[in-house]
Formats: sequence, structure tokens, C-alpha cells
Amino acid sequence: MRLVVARCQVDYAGRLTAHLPMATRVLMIKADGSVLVHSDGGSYKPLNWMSPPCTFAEEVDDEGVASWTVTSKTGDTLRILIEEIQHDSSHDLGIDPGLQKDGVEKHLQELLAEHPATLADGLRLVRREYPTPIGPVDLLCRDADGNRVAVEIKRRGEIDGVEQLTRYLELLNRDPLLAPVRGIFAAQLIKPQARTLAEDRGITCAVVDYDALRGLDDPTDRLF
Amino acid sequence: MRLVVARCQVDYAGRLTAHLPMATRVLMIKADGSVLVHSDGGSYKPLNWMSPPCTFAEEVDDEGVASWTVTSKTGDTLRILIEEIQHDSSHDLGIDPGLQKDGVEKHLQELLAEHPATLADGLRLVRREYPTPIGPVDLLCRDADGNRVAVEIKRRGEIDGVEQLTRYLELLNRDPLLAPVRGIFAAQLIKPQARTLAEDRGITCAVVDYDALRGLDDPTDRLF
DNA sequence: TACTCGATTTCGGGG
DNA sequence: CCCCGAAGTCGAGTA
Repeated sequence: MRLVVARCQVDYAGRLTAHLPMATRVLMIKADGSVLVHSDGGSYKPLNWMSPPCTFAEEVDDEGVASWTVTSKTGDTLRILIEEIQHDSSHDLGIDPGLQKDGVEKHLQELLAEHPATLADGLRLVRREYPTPIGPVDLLCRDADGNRVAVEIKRRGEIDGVEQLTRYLELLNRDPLLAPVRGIFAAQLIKPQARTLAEDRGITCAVVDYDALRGLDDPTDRLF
Repeated sequence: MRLVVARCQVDYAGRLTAHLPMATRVLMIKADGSVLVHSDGGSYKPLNWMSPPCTFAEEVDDEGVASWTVTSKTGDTLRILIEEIQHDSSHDLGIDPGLQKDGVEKHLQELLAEHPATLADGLRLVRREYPTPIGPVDLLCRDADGNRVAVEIKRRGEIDGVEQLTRYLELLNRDPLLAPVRGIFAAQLIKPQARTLAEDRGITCAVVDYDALRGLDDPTDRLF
């Protein structure tokens, strides 16, 4: 990892073209040759960058002006003109053990598969990831009356998820062995537009409390 | 902008929880207090981070071990335990003039508005961003027979775009002054699933060549 | 301020 | 290796 602070100008040509006028920025060159151009603001996304795999080349002209050319296999190029270097250092970081996450959609699906009754009284799981020709339904259940219920789970319930569940329901209801199948749209947060569309289509909305679900979960599981 | 290279351990708690075991990493602290944790690989996304607005606090315990706590207003916290610092420097970058882009969806829409006939013979533009209650249609046109055509434009044509166009068409066709309205789904690349869904719904797919369109464009526009 | 939508989205998993 | 869906998505434009 090489860290450079310098006045520079950046030009990118690839899926689009982009230009950064001359200014002072932080340049990060990773071990794999990838480059990140950061300013002192914004979020985690760099102003410009080149993703690996790519090759990094440095050249200096007659007047001592350095320029870097970073090229990917797909023909994308990132060209950086260096006007003045304020800092330049290299560091050996080794390989990173990587990030461990908890609380993503998969966990939500696991918890709801264990506790389907929190979505509707008497709901029982038939199958997780129930396959259809257009992709798997998150949960297929039966309600207290024995009728099938398809559950679509999202962390954030938006219009796309309702459309997705609608497609599943249309397909499932074509199967006389399954029909009638109704739908439950379950999410930690459901946007108003999504709720309106869902209810307009006879789909029930269920707001899910992740922490409460975790509390329901067998406590011996997390004594690790 | 402060740049630190250190052995550290990172814990995040917010919308999810995440943990990074002790290892050597680059820590970037921006002027607004936001923090990025980078390893020597991956792409531009940090392993972990805190977005602004947030507050950065540094403390050192009795044994000289430093720990940082970064807190956002929404209650998210990023905690970094520093074991050993290899590098620590600060730099004044000033404000960045910002990025100039060309070749995004907006430009594609502008070009197609100028050359609608590349989508279908005899197609003429009625209006760009034609308003409907659920949002504007990218292009409303008339075909050679005088019938209306709604055009949805994407850089990458995926299933969402087809759903979006379907909703527009349903609405537009309710208006007896406009109906019948057919649809064209235009994109630089159309995914197979999206094409299947579109054709199933009687929507025409059109693959668009951005560079060729630019070539059609008035050359006097780009003489600089 | 809140919501919607595009993005060089990136990233990870499954076929 | 491609396809697809999730993301602590971020950020810009608009109502």
C-alpha cells in the first residue's frame, strides 16, 4: 500500500468519461495495482478510481512532472497528472482476515423461517427458498386454514419487492395443487408507496422487528 | 485529512453489526470526522467506515493503548482499537472542485430524444420526461402510423426497468386521448430476463449504441 | 426535509 | 464465468 498526497489532475475513460481538475488529493495505490483518489470529504466512495485487476505505470517527463497511467483489461484507463507531491510513503499490510457481518437479509430470513407465526397467527413453514421458474420464493407457508401463503422478505420494503412477490403469486396460483396462494410482504421497514401497492393487490404487509426476533430465538444459540 | 497505518481491531454497530479482527490497515480520517478503514486489496469500498455527519473521539488508556470511537447522530458507532501505529500524518487538502462526468443515462436520453428514429423507423418525439401521476416517462413519441409510443431508457436494461415501463403503459392507456400506447425498452445492454419479460408483455426491446449515437449528433457541438 | 432513482454502483452467492 | 440480487449502498434531483 502506497499513500501519496499530491496536487493532481485525473482523467478517466471507460464506461463513461470523467475529469477532475487540478487540486490536492490523497492517492491510494493498493498492492494489486488498483488506485483510489480521495478528497477530504464526501463518503467512502473515492472521487475516482480504478478497480483491480489492473496495471499501474509511473513515468516522469523531461521537466520532472510525474504521470500515472492505470489500465484495466477491459480498456478502461485512469490517467493522473502529478503537479506537486506533499507526501509519499509505502506500507506492508499483509492480507486482511476479512469482515464478519450479522443482521443482513439472510439472517432475517432464517429467523422468520424459525418463527413464521410472528407474521400471522397459526402460520407454519412449508419450505424456505421454494423454487419457481422465475426464482425462489423466500418462504412458502400454510396458514391456520391450511391455505398456502408466499412470504417475500426484505430488509427495506420497497416497490420492487412487491412486484417480485406479485410475480411469484401469479405463477404459484396457476398451479391447481397450490392455489389459492396469498402473499405476505415482510420487512423491517415498509415504504408508504410499497404498502399502498401491496394492499391494492391484496398482499398483507408485516413489519418485522429484527431484535425482537433474535430474542425469540433459542438463547443457547448465542452463548458461544 | 489524517492518514494512519496501524494494527487495529474494528467493531461497527448500526444497521447491522460487523467485526474486523486485529490486523494492519490504513485508517483515513477526513476533515468532517468520517473514517474509512482500508485493507491492501478489494476495490474502492472500505472494509468498514463511518459516514458523515459524525463525531470522532480519541482516548488513550493507562497502558497507552489508543481507541477511537466514531458516532453518528442515528446511533451508529464505529469503535477502533489501535494496537500499534506504523504511520500517522495530517494533510491540508482544501475543498475539491469536484468531478465532471459524461456518458451517464441522462446523456443517453438526450441523444435518443434527438434521434428517436434510431429506435424505430419513422418514430418522432412528442415530449421528453412526459409527466404521469407515477413519474415522468423518458420519451413519449408517435410512430409512423401516428400511434403513441412510450420509451423507457436505461444504461443497463434489467427487470425493474420493464416493470417501470409496464406501469407507465398501464396508466397512459387509461387515457382515451392517448391510447393505444405501445412501449419500447431501450438500453445499451438488455439482460435476458428483462428481454423475456418485456416481450411477454408486448414491449419492444431496442439495444442502443451510445458511441454511434454520439457520432450521429451534430459535430459542431463537440468542437472543444 | 423526505422520497425516488441512477451508479464506472460494488459485492457475494449459485448455477 | 455469467447471472442475479442485496447493500450500513451513496448522492443528486425534486416535490
